[in-house]
Amino acid sequence: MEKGLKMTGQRRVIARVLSDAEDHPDVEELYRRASELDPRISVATVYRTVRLLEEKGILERRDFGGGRARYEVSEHGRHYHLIDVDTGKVLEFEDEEHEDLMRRIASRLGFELISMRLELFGRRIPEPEAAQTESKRSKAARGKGTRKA
Amino acid sequence: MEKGLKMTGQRRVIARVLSDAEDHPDVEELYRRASELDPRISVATVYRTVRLLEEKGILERRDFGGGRARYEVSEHGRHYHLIDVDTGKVLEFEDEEHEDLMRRIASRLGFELISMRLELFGRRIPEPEAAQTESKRSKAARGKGTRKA
DNA sequence: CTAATTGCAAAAAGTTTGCAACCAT
DNA sequence: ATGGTTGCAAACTTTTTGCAATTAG
Repeated sequence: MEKGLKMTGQRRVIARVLSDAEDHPDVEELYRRASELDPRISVATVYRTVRLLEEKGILERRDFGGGRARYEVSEHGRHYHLIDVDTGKVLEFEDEEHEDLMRRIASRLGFELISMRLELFGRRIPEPEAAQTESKRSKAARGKGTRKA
Repeated sequence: MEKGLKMTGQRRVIARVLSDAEDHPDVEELYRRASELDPRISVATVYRTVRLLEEKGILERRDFGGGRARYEVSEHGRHYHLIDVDTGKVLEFEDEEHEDLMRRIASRLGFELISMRLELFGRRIPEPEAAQTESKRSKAARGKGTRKA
């Protein structure tokens, strides 16, 4: 099937690091993790492997800002990302309804939906604290005047 | 008023290029267009201006793949992009329903939606050219598997 | 065996920055 | 006048690549 691809030790290691990853590491981070498992891997190989896997549709490149590309195992837009603008943390979520809507929209425009990318940027809404006496919510609440919940 | 910002000739030119742009130019392209209006502008200034405007929320940086950052006047996620995977062309569209859905999803996760980014990747579906003759429509519509770019 | 793959280091590509000259305010 | 701004080139950062050595199939 595939051309003449070889399953080398390096690729095995990188593949493992990737499938073990619960986050969205950039190349530098992949390199670091891979190096732990096998110190003789070079960055160039990580770059080459990552590019190869992306071309094959196995990996998806993400851009959450910050200059470097980040990667995750491809699920063909089956889940999305919500980035907390204050902490920079990335939260994943899915939504069947959304996927259908996208397919309809693409179709309406005359396209077959192949993949998609959705990123929401939001700010945590301070929960109506039913907790203990918390008289100082100044820090969390400090922001612009308007907010809707 | 803004801090101590100056409205220089260069900024005026770059601002004009940006608001005139119907597409999503990268810095190199912005530089080229700006240079036409005023040849003494340098790339560094374009980079600096673009960064400034992004920080001020006036511009939004996009990543459609291809290494360079692309820019467009900010509309706070009021429109989205459909990238034709075969031609690389970017098509814009809006969808009220979608915006509401996103707000609901963010809210469900405990976040106030601030901005979002949505990109669809799709392949053009050859339209069964139905001018007035209804007769040849059936035949053309059957070929669901017939797809070519 | 031999084409694919790797490491290394050099090079490319994209973006940022130090500094002296410059120019809106 | 004077502090923000610019151009230029050097510096950085991230990613790619040429080439000889290495290795999976």
